[in-house]
Amino acid sequence: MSQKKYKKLPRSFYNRPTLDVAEDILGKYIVYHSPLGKLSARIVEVEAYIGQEDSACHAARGKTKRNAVMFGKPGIVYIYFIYGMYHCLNFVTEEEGKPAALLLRAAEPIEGVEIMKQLSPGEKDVELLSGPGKFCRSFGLSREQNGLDLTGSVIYLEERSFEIKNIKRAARIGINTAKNNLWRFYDSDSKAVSK
DNA sequence: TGAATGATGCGCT
DNA sequence: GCGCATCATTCAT
Repeated sequence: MSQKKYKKLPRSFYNRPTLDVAEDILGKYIVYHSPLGKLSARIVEVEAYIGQEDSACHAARGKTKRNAVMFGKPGIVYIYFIYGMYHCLNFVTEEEGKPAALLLRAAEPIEGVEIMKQLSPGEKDVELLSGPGKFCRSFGLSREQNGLDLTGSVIYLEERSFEIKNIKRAARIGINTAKNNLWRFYDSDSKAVSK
C-alpha cells in the first residue's frame, strides 16, 4: 500500500501553550492503526483544559491515578471513561509537570470508514465522529489506549495540507464552571462539528 | 425544534 | 451517594 509520506507532528508541537496548540490542531489529521485496520480523520473541533487556572479541568484539584498522564510529557494520549458508557480522547500539552490537555470533540472520517460504521452501526458518515463519545466509539478507543505516545507508530497526528480553515471560538460544552473561558475551537466550515 | 430525561460506571467528597 | 469534558430518545411547545 503505497501512499504519500506525510509529516508526523513531533513532541514540540504539543509542548506549547495549550490555546496555541488548539488553533493549530484544527485541520490536522489523526491516524490510528487499530487492531481492525488503519483509521484516520480530519480534526475539526477541540476544547482546551488547562490545569491550575481552570476549575473545569480534571487536574484542577491535584494529581490522581486517573489524571496522572496530564501531568506528564506533552504528546501523550489521555483517555477517560464518562457517564457509564462513553470515552473521551485528549492530547496532553505543555511541559512535563504542568497539567493541560486538548479534548478532541469532532473530526471528519477519512480512512477506515467501513470499520467506523462497524463500530457505530446506523450512523451517517458525517456523524460517525461528530462528538467526543462518538469519536472514541467509532475509533474503538478505550482506557486501554490511555497513555499511548503520539510520537510512536500506533496513534499520531499528521500535517497533510495547508487548507484555509474558518476557526471560531465559543464556550465549552457540558461545563458548569469557568464559562467565561472561550476555549472551544472549531472549523465552522465543517459539517462534522458536534451539536 | 427545543427541553427534559434515562442509561450506566467510576472517581471523588 | 453524587456528579460527571455524552448521546439518543421522549415529550412538550
